[in-house]
Amino acid sequence: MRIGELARKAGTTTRTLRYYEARGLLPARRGENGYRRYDEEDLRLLHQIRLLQDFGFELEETRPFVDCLRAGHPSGDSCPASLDVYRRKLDELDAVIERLRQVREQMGAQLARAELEASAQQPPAPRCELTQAPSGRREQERGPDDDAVE
Amino acid sequence: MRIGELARKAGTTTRTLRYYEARGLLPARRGENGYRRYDEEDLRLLHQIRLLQDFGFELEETRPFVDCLRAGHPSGDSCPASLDVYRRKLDELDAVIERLRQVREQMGAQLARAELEASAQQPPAPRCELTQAPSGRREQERGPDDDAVE
DNA sequence: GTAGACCTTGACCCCGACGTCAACGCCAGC
DNA sequence: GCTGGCGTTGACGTCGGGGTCAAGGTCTAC
Ligand SMILES: [Zn+2]
Ligand SMILES: [Zn+2]
Ligand SMILES: [Zn+2]
Ligand SMILES: [Zn+2]
Repeated sequence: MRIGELARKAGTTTRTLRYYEARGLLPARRGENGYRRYDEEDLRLLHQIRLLQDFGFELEETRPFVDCLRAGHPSGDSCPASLDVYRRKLDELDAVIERLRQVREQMGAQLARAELEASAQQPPAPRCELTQAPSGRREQERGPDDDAVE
Repeated sequence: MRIGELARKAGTTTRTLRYYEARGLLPARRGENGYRRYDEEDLRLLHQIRLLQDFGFELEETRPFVDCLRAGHPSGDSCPASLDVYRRKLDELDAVIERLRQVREQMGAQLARAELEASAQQPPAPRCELTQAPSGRREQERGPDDDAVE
């Protein structure tokens, strides 16, 4: 099949397929007229790539899976190289999720506090002193030109 | 103080401060020689920006907080506009976290299955048929040129 | 033969938050 | 007066994953 058909079957664009080819990820054979030719295996490889992309893999990280499939192995993750990528991505993912979870927690607390202060006219609870308006000047050392404010 | 000192105090770079100024987020007064001049309030504003940036806010999303502080309000999130941003970011965050959680789950399952198949020489369990090597050809309709493979 | 649906390469554009020069001005100390 | 460390503006590069022309070649149907 040609590039447009493959793109349609895989739910992507021709530009994307040319991009993958330029990156050496999904090279295409050529017909007499110079048109790219693909077969069903390419569709399979492409499908693997898109799946991992949807998982948040970078393009380069899909390469072991594609190579594995191209080697004729039963599935893209049959090779240790693919499993290594899995494990690395899982660690990354855990780290990111944990980080976001903590951020979410902090932000939720900030919002709750701010809403409370907004409803009642209470004085702001103590937080990082630098994100508040100045009340009593008790800042760190200052440069020699700080009082030269226009 | 001058740009370098502010950058050092805030743990960022002069390039970043010029960028913020170009975006209208942290404009600077100028001395006679054309040098940018900052005071302690700028440090506070900058601190608010960096804090939110660390939370994953885009630069534009920090603007309500900065405006709020600049208006003399007790904290950057004293204004409803800031609270709206909080709420929007929380929703985004929840969505992202949930998505990542699901991806993590799927990937973990894939890894477990692949490891199992690697240890024992079992046939691959059924998954999306397109990410596996072909066994019995039973694909969908094909274009008129699929058999013309070189 | 000609429209128009496909294909080709090449080139530039996009996003965000800066990094990295280049070429120059200002100011301190010696 | 000269070096070195600051500052200035401007312009271009980065990263990933493509989008969007533009100018032309190919093939099929009418
Ligand atoms: Zn393999
Ligand atoms: Zn702080
Ligand atoms: Zn306010
Ligand atoms: Zn599938």
